[in-house]
Amino acid sequence: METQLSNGPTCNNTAHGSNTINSCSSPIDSGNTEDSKTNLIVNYLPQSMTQEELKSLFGSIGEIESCKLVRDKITGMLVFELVIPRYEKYLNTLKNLKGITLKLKLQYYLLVSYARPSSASIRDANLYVSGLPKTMTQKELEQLFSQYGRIITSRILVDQVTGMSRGVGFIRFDKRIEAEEAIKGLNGQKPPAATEPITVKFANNPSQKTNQAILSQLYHSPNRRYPAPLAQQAQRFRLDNLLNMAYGVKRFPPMTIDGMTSLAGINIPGHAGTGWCIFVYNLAPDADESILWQMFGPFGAVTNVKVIRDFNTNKCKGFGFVTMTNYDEAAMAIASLNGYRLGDRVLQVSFKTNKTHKA
DNA sequence: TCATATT
Repeated sequence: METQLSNGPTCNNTAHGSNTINSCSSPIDSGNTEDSKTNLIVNYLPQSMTQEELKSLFGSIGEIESCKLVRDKITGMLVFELVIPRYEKYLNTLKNLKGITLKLKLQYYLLVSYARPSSASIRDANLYVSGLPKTMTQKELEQLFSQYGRIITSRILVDQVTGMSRGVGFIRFDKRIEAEEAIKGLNGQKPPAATEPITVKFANNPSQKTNQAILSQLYHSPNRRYPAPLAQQAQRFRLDNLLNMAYGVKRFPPMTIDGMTSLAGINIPGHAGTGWCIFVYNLAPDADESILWQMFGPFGAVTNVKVIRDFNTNKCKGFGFVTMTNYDEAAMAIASLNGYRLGDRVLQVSFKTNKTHKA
């Protein structure tokens, strides 16, 4: 009876992995009706991803009935996105989604789960737990709380430097009422073998940020597309690092050249402030975003792709752009894909420059 | 003493 899907190669409860975003719950059975299995929720999408891009990604699985991207009303932060492939069956969908995750090849994994039917009963079911024994694993935390209901996600926060548990964590239950029962049953109680009682309370709601925090984010925003992208980026980098540690993916510095240059306003060819912009020339008229994801994804973190189309015909004008997070991965993609034969066309791939490219 | 999973 679980909605949770595994979003990583292993169910990781080791010391360095205790900060995984996931619970270790059974990955497949949603416990919902067959109908609800066409309804997916996708978490940890890149903040830069657009609805069209997501649609393009998942469109290769099956026909998408609807695709909705939800942002925090106040901060503009991408919260999650919903995709509904109409014809796909349960296992087949899962199999293909794994493939999609690999193709996308982000620094972190997308979390793709069956969406629970939306209702008031699943809201505000998130608990904050403190005073946990430092030795307690995520699995043990779940075992402690699972007697009160179905756990959607769990997490133990760890020290960024040592990787050791900070003794605090989160438990998200399926239902609000389950969370309430867990508070009643566990707040102030000592877990088995623990010397100190734990505190269990409802977690702060992210939409209830202080005005000061929001103003601070707005102030630091260099970008007009959504408020607070700089703060978001910093946040994302931290998340990336957490997840990279958790999954053993290559780790990159908290402040990359990407962040440095955008802060300093330095202009480097191909570098647009949110990543390394790559120019792809000689695409076919019917080229779409998914081909760019598929070509560049294997080289590393791709945060954005765009095919430039003619306004009237909606056909590709022969070129597009790809944004990649890390310079070395972008350089490798360019070195590998420049001159690549796509169908009957030979592609030209380079860092984007300011000059106009002509055929 | 707080990260993100609800439309």
